[in-house]
Amino acid sequence: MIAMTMDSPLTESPTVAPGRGRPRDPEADENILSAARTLLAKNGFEAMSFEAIAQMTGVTRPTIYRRWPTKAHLANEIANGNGRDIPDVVETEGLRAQILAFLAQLMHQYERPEMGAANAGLIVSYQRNPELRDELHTPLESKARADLAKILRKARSRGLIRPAVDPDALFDIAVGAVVFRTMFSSLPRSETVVEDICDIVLNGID
Amino acid sequence: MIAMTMDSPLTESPTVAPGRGRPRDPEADENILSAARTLLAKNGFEAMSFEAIAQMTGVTRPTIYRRWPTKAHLANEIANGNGRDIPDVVETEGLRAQILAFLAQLMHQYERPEMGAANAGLIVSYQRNPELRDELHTPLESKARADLAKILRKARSRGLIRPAVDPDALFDIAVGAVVFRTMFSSLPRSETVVEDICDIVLNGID
Amino acid sequence: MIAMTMDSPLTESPTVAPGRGRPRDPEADENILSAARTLLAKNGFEAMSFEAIAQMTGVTRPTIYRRWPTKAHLANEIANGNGRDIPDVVETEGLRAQILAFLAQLMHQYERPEMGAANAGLIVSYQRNPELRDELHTPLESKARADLAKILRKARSRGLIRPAVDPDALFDIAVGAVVFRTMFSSLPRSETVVEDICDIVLNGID
Amino acid sequence: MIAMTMDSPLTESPTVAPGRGRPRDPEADENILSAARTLLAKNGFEAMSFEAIAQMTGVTRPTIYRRWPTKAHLANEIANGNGRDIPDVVETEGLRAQILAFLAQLMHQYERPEMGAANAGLIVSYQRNPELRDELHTPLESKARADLAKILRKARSRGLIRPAVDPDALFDIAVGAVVFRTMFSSLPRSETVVEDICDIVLNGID
DNA sequence: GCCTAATCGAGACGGTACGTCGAGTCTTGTC
DNA sequence: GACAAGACTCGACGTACCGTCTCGATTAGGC
Repeated sequence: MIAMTMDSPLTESPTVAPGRGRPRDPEADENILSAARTLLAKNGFEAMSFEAIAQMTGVTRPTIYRRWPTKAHLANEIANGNGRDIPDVVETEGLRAQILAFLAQLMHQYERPEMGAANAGLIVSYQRNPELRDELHTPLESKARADLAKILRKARSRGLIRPAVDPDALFDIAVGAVVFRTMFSSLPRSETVVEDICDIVLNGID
Repeated sequence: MIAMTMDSPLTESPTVAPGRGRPRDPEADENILSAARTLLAKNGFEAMSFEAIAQMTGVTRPTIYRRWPTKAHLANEIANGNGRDIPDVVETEGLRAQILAFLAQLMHQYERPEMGAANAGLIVSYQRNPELRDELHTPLESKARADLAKILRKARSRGLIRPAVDPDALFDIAVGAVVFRTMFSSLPRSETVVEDICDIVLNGID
Repeated sequence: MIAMTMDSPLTESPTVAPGRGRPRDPEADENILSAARTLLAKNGFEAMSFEAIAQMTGVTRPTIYRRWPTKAHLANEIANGNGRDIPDVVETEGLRAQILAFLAQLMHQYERPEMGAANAGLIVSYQRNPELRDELHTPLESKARADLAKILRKARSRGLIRPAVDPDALFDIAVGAVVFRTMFSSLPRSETVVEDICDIVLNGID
Repeated sequence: MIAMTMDSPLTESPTVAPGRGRPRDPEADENILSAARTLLAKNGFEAMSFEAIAQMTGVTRPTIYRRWPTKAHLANEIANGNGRDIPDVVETEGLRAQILAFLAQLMHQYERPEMGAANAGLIVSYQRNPELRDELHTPLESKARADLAKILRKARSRGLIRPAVDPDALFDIAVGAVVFRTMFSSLPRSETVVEDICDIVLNGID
């Protein structure tokens, strides 16, 4: 989640040593992911059962388990598997434009209903199985926080932001606002959310 | 969730017409809630099965269903059933103190592990069953947003805050930051989170 | 079941000492029996749940239990509670006419679908709860067998039947044939069943 | 039920297409049937719950449902699943010997307590679910009645029995007597029941 | 005209079982 | 090896009855 710059090579989702036996059907991967996305978007994490995916795709359950050992792994693939197509925030000109771009990119990601569904399910899964958090979530979050901290250091050195600003707090605010609005809130996404949030983040309320 | 002032009398959770019929065992209510809280806190929403609660309390499953027709209803009771013990933000002196109090109160609520577990489960449940959101969540959120808007109007009229500040955006930021940090993030709650967030909210980063 | 002459006074189904408290609603008795008969006839013993009866009659379950402590008792009431309206076989003239009347009367009773339903349920109940058999069934069967034995003794003394005929075997044959045909068999009741059976009973197949 | 000659190959109870998929555990079949028989014999149809069978065998309920979709199907397997070990009545010499053998074979089957329990439960199930009767019972009964009719035709052509004898009535009498005596009656099976019944069937009472 | 007692409705309670679904895993035979 | 097929255990789901209970409100005697 919350991937920012995303220039890491990203392991091909269900990595396999290309060894001896019959090779995996590459179509299956995409079919499974597609079905999972559909189910997530339609009725959320609980509806994305391996059983349902299997029936939708004509694939059997073991075929799915061979690729993703857990619903959480599959959900994680959908939530954080791609990345890439995101504009590199760092290159954007101007502080406000950077923040806006960052928020917009986040909002763009989290607006997809399967994103919220996958992430809500992931949180539940992490509670049940804390080591999953360490495996799937923590590295991504750490990297994203570090990326933001780096950007902020640079901005601070240029005098663009107040030195007191805590990078983690900013991260919580920015990501939290978007995540909360898209996943939790009943309020529809207004046209100006991103700008409104950006305004407060930049100028405060005072 | 996100209850702010909380001066309504709050219906006794599983409301029943009194008089007719054998009265419900009031101990059962508390035992069930207590077991549910324990399970939520320990292993999250999935672990809070009616089955497990029944075994822990010695109560049978139908007895639980009689009170809460759904895991979501029970989780909602735990997340939002109480309220009350929360200081009325409006009375606090000074803008910064008000914001701080608001955030601290939120943080206090969401720090309880059963709170995050319940809310994550609720989000998943809402995805599966959208009408649950309307029943359980939307009214509370509307009220909380309205409460905040009222406070902001007053503050604005006193010139304490910039007129441009969007109440909903502020709500997303404040609640989102806390919710994100407690439910989603792997980062532990630092001593100064609340202050750090408050600082940005008040002064912006610029 | 299998009641033959039926001149015993038959206890009023749910006998109560007419003592102090509020008297039982006499309408309830009939409503319950009527509902039970309907359910039995329609979907058999399993469908005759106290719950369903209660809903049909507007009576509560405890009200039924006050009168019949068990489904078996209620079913027994329906199967064997009335009696009476049956012509006394003994008075009929001629051996063949007597046998015919006996079989016809049995057939008449067992043709009612609630009869078969009640009796099938009773058998199952007796298996679960053998003492119920002693309480509800055995006395009636003993009396019926004794009645038949008496008739046979008389007939034998008049030289109407062969001395070797075993009364119990005759009972098994006559009652069994009717019970089997009505309760167990898929074959519809033909016009001449009773005559056909009677013919074999009288003359044998040889 | 009431199977007579039984020379059909008898499908392996829970027929499955062989080959594909993990094969069923053949031990499970036998364990389930054995447990079911025990429960039936001990406390009748109601005691033969899938739950109890599951606990006795260590198998889970779905495993039983996979084989027998209904208590009725399982009971039917126990009542009518085997067959075979029954002497072919047709080959027996002499009319009386044939009838005796037929009755004795029936009595032998129905004496097993699980037989009565299964059949009583089946009757109740058929009432609840009439199409079950068509599926499980009617074919067997039709065949048995046809078999008997054939035997009678042959015997009649040899002048062994009176032409007037109705095959269905004889079937009702013979099977009914045995079924009634074993399932319904409180009278214990006497040494001579079969002979006594046979005597009446052959010679009548007159 | 109270007292006592049984009934009534309502509805909860501990049980037991139902039939189903999903999670992961395992076992075949085929590709 | 992967794959389709389909079994397996385990755990939970939500529902239905069972027979019993606790209430408050009737509705009768008996004193």
